[in-house]
Amino acid sequence: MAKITKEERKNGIISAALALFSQQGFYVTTIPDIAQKVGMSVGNFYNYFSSKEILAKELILYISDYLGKNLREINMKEITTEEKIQEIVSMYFKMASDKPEMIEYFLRVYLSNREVFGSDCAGMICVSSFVTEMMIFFEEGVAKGDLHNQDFFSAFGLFMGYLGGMVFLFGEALLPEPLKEYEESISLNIYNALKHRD
Amino acid sequence: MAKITKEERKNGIISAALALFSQQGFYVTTIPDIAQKVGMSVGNFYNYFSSKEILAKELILYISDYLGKNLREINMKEITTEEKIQEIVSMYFKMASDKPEMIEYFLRVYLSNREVFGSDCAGMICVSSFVTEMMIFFEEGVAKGDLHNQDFFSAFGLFMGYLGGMVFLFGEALLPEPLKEYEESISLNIYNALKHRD
Amino acid sequence: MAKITKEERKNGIISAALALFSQQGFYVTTIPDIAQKVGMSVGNFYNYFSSKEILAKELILYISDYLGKNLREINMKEITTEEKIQEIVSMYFKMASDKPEMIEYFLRVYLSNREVFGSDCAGMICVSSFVTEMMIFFEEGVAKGDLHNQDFFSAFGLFMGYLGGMVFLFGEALLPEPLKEYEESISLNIYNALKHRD
Amino acid sequence: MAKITKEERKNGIISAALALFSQQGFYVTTIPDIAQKVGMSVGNFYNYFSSKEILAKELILYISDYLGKNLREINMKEITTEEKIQEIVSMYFKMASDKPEMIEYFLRVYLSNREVFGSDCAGMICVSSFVTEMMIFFEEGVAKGDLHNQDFFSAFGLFMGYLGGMVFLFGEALLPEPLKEYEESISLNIYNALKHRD
DNA sequence: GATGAATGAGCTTTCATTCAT
DNA sequence: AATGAATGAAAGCTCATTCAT
Repeated sequence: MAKITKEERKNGIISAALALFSQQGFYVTTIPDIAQKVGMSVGNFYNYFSSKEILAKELILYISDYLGKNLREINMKEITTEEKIQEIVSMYFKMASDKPEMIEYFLRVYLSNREVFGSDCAGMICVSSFVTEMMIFFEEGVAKGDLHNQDFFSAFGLFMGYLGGMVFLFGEALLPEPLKEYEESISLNIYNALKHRD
Repeated sequence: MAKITKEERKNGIISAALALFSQQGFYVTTIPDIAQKVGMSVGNFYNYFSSKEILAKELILYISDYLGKNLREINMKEITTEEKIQEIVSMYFKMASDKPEMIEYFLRVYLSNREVFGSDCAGMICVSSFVTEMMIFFEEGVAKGDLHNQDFFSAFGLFMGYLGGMVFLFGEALLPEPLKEYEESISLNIYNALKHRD
Repeated sequence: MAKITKEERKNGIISAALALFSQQGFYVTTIPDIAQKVGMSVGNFYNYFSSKEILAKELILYISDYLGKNLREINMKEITTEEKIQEIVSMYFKMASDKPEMIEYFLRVYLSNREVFGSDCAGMICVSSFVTEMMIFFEEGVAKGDLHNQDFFSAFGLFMGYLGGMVFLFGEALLPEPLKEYEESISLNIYNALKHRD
Repeated sequence: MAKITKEERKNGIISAALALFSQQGFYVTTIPDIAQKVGMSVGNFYNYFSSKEILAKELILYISDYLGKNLREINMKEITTEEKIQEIVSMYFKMASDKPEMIEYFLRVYLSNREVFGSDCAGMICVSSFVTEMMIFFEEGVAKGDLHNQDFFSAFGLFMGYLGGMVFLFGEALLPEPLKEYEESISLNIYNALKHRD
């Protein structure tokens, strides 16, 4: 019986689209592909998202919120900055292992097909919930005297570029070990790069 | 009257395709777009590259060779490992400023549209000339006792993820300063992350 | 709490459809458009009209009846034929100003999308209440010796073509003056064209 | 053998589209319909006209030019105004008999689907070659003292509305006689309506 | 009567690729 | 080598209509 609610339908589309977009790319994935994966008609898809592009934009907001929420929790913990780095790396790699679609979508769809996201996502509009938390992390670390006071983007680029790079290598099956094995050394590398300098 | 040689024609296509693919993306760019930019007919294009995919693959080989050659020169210099890091960062950022198509193609087309490159580029086949030099750099640094002996991919991910991330931020016009300004701090961050630990 | 009767609902649909069809055209107007304008659900619409085409046919009957009734009243007046022409022109232009949907529907939907009305409206079936009155007007004028005895359609084409043409020009905002200003000269033109010839 | 030139292809599309649009209407006619009638592929159609709307606009220009050229010739003849009216009516009815697609397109597609022609054809932009000649005819008639000096649109509406109305009736097979039979009485009606008044 | 989610055929348009010249 | 008209499959999207509730 259990009737499917509108909310559930929408979530179903989000899941299916995330999986397909991240695996095959935005252009290769068709609306029929998505509809079929959800088990609905093409026409009905458009009752939930008015275009393929709008779907893509909602997905990145969804992911950014999800990442932001996780970062928020870490930011609020009463632990050292070094430990926070470890937790962020760990959370990120866990996500990359458990829900690879999300990180892959971020890296392969959002970052690489900016023409799709257009001015609606100019700058960091569509990823602000996540970037904001990274700024908070960094500023607090500096305030506490744990991190070297440098340009935020230089630090941000290191952190996210590094993690993104590793997940990429992992996604390409180039890493000899599971991601988890790298957590410690990577956290240390990051900490060494960012920590306060005497 | 200098007749255009076959080689020149091919290079013309490579330039045009690189510019278009990196600016607009692989799927948005059409063969007529490329042919028009080179000033040749669509039909003739196919005398030089037998398909759009094959063109894309030749491009990544071309870029990897170019990057590899530059790295090779740095590797052969008689300078400290720390200085080599600076030179690599400098070379990478110079390329990103002078020939942005190359780095952008690497980041936005090659890394994000793996379905295009398929098994021909599995693993690192199509970027080996460049990755190999990075391995040499790293192994020599370890051998000399300058770098911490860790998993290569962990170090590689840091290096390339970081640089890629910065170029991305730059490409999105999010950096307050020109890339060059970041060279020093980034080189130092990398060195701090990778250097030999006591 | 005045409940909305079936009749009122139906009239609501007729008004909404008339407005939308005449402004946007038959094909551009969708059933959801109409339902929304009436404030009812799409499904419920079909309880009143079993298809879009049937709605279109009922509309033209409705308009023809309305026009016919107005003509009937003029025909019954005890005035000269020349005055009747003036009254018809005046009534037509008043309608075009006050309820432009009706005339516009007639001109832009009924006359131009015959495939929609099909054999149900072949000939003048769907506009007979109006055409019949025009015939009466003409025949009485001839009988009274006021109008030249010519083929009815030749006279009808003049009368309705002329008025339709003017309303068209008006609808396109091409007339320098309000329609009313033309009543006199047009009535005279028509009378001159149709009047009894010595 | 005889290779089909680009020009011939384009004319082929114009003919086919004119026939289909005027018979079935703009929305009912599909690009595949047109392509099939010309004997070409759907894709190739777009090498000649970049959209269905642009095709529609080119058609009305084509028709307006054709009509305009015919009117021009009549305007240049050294005959009385009354004779010119006869010739215009005759030419118009001949066209409606010989190439009914043209007049039908004008009446049923152009006049009734203004949303298709949009601002590109605002006012009389797309029919100016034809309207201009009508203005010349009228002004010369007034100058010569043959026609009553009234508002141009009032006269234009009579002339074109009347003729359009007759062709409409003819197209609906409502006229008992062939169009030609009406030429004389209609010309006279028009002349009586427009002629100089004492 | 009333709802609106669901269907699916069909539309316009695009584009990699071919091939006669 | 060079041309560009031609192909046709496939994409995104729409909408009249139905039907379970």
